[in-house]
Amino acid sequence: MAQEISISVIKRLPRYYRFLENLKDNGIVRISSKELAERMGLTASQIRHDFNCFGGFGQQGYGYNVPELYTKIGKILCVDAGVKTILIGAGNLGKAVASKIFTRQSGFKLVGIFDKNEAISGKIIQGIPVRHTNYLENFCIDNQPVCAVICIPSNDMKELTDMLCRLGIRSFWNFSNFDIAMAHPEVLVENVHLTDSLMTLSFLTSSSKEELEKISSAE
Amino acid sequence: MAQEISISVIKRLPRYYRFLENLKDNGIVRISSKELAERMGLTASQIRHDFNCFGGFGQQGYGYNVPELYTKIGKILCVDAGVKTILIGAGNLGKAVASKIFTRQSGFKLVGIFDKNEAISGKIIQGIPVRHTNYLENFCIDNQPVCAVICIPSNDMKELTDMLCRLGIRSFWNFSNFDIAMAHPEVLVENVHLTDSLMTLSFLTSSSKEELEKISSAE
DNA sequence: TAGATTGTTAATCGATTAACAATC
DNA sequence: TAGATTGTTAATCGATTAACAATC
Repeated sequence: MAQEISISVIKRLPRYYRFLENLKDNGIVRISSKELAERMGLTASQIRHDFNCFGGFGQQGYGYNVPELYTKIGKILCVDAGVKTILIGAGNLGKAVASKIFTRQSGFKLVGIFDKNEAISGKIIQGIPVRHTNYLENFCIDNQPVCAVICIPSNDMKELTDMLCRLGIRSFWNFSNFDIAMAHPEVLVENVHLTDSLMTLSFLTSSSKEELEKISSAE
Repeated sequence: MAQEISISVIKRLPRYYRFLENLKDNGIVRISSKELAERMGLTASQIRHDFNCFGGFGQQGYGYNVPELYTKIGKILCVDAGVKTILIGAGNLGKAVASKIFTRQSGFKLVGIFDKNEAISGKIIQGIPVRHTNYLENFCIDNQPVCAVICIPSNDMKELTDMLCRLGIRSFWNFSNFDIAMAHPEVLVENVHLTDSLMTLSFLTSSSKEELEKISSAE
């Protein structure tokens, strides 16, 4: 009987997917939860528990078939969905992020790029021309994108996300510090807070060893 | 009596810091855990519990003094440490990340940028010239950086991180998929796995509503 | 003083780990 | 069949929430 799926399990799936892709590419066809656990720094128990949320992927006495498991997790993650996606902000971060979306089997398909800087209008990124933000509304009406990637600062984000939600955007990959999920509880949001990540590292790097030991013991 | 500090508390600190900065900038000098909880989408209980890990920041019957709390959390996060930091990889991602490190009070100070692409050697990013990777070893011997930011693909990362660890690097901000923490258990690593984040969003965006309901109920 | 709100402990909830029967 | 390893339940552990005494 399959277990309940929790958000913590889902957050581990992409990492499983990467490791399995690597094993597959190295011609490994079979792996036990024990060996995968060693490679990934997890417990065998957790791996079996995680995979079991989605139904029996393994075989008793044998283990898991790597290519099969890889394909199944890919299906769960909907890597072939090709969700129509727009990118707002074509600075360095936007360009870097565009290449991630463009990656084969990311689950998304980049269909439009927008920036308020007129100087870069018409420039081509990942095969897509940069449009001025003025054209955003009409573009959405015409093309009905489902996902928006936010690579601009937080100023005036409320207006922008209000508009995008009104135009049918249902999910956000948010690199700004604006809290889209609080402003729009009805949409799906995945945040990448670079400054938060950096400050966490600052704490870890600059705290005294004694302080860190207190933490690692609880980790 | 102060509570134990856990990694989950620490991961919340930068967000508290951002919210408090915003409150401070808007001239708000006093806030209760209840009101802060409403603004941040947390429980008042959790906020009091979190702050109490680091000692009493508030006053019964009054609440918390915003500028004071902001300063104290900044101290805990060591935002003024100015840890000497090098950046490996000066592509779009590297450039975007350099600007984050350059931000006032990130806790870090960018002292060197390296890239294996000779064509961009000498280019200036955030006031720092890009050097060819060949100079990395000598630069570290001369300048003793403590933190390295990895903005290159995973290929041959083992060799690179071996060298950096040997040269005294003690913490990594890792944007590659190479698992530094598994290869070097002695160093501190903060990972930003953009592809993992994107695939999590793919799951959330493309899964059926029924599936998501099962999850949100457990969230 | 009375009201408000913290600090702190206890209760609850959920996630991870351990154990083992099922079965390949 | 015997050995290996999963699927699954129970036990443990940790994090969050609730409650309330302390106190400003």
